[in-house]
Amino acid sequence: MAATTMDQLVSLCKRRGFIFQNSDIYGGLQGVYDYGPLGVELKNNLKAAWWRSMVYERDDVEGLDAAILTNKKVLQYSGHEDTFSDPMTDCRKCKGRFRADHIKDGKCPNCGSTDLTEPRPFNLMFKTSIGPVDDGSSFGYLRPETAQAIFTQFKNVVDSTSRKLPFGIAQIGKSFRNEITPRNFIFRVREFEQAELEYFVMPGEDEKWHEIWKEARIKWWEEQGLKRENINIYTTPKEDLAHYAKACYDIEYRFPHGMEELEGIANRTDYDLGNHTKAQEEMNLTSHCHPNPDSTQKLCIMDDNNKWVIPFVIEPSMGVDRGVLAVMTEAYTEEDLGEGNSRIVLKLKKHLAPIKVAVIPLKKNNEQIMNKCHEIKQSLLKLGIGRVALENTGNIGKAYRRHDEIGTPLCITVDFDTIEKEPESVTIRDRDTMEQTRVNVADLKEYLRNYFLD
RNA sequence: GCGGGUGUAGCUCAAUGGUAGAGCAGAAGCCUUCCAAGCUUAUGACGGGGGUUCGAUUCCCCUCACCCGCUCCA
Repeated sequence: MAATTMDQLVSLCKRRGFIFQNSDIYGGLQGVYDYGPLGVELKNNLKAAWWRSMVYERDDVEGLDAAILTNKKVLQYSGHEDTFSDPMTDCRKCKGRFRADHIKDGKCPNCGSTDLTEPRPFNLMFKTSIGPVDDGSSFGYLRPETAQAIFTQFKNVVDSTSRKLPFGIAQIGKSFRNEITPRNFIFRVREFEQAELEYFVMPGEDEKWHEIWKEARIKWWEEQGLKRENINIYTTPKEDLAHYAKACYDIEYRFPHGMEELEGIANRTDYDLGNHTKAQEEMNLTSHCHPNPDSTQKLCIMDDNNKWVIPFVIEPSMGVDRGVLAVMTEAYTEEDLGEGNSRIVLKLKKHLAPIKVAVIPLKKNNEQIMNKCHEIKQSLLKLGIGRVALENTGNIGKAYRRHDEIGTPLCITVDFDTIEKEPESVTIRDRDTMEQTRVNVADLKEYLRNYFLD
């Protein structure tokens, strides 16, 4: 049984050090969270899995790590300044909220009431002054999506890597949005991390690639442990599409608070490169782009017939924090062991587990056993499988439960046989089955190599 | 931002207009102890600010944060 309530997850996250409220000691900061000792491992593991799948395992994708601070012209020509800052009006009667330009004749579009608030500006982008003098003369934005830098650096990447279509540029990084209502733990937050691929294709091949990426991404999420039955593909209706998109699939997941978006896979057409390129009139743009007198580069690529084209873009874009929430939701399990005995197990895929192996002394006040634990831990670290922890609580049963709860796949226990009998051996206990096998210390590295790096 | 709800130790909860009690977790120690709820010891809280009051954790106001609905999106 997966986690049923967000409260269970929030409690576990705080108790065990996965996720904390930011600025906690001063009352917090709305919609901002920090990742604790185990959370940072889990999140890094999820990002590494994405990077491996998107960059290392492909021959047609390059990586990028762009800055968060962004020249305002980028967000001006991308269309974000227009669409991310709408004056909004509230209806006092029916409590609805509407864009001010959707109000006709001073009447509420929903109930017809004229009891409306004055329009108030809603800027979803974070502005910040750049340079030490804060007089408003020089400001930039914190990027609202990682995608824009991929478009603005498109030509630099093409020129430095000799790519031809189709190919992609991948990026993982922080983005910022002044969400009206941050809610549902780390699901909707103001500072969040995205993992985005912009995959550039020949115009006309975009719809085919849109389907291919949809299937590839579903498969990847299943590899992260999500059950297919908890995943839903939502096709965004035309009228709800973002300003840049021609079509969009949402990969939705059954979160504790409902079936909601985990990743968007959009067909962004030639909208972005079209808006950011110079010499737009030469480009045969299909999108309705705004005139751009400021850009200094043609954002196009040579096709097989030696003609310059602006590619279409397919964009699989996942929320990393949402991914963490999804894999934790899926992994959270309460097992009844009988006789009023139960345990919480985080059945994470082993490549995601924050701690890979816990080395546990059967008795912590025995010096020989403790020395052996240290020795084994140091030796296992050299495998490069991730974090290996020395567990130092006295009671062996409690140590197992604790590592069940944080998802440690294997526990190695050093007991009296280890130090008294030849050949030297330890027990390895499996998180999910709770079964133990005895393994010679000499074979330990090979055993774990096979288990984690197969 | 609007409407509704919540806020007591790290977690889960209790009591009270006279400044708070427990279980678990955590720390130190004990026990040849392989699947939590053995033993000993020390430690730990009324989200923040203001008001009413002789006195407020308790009543009132403001604020902050979280949860539910509207809304928004990765």
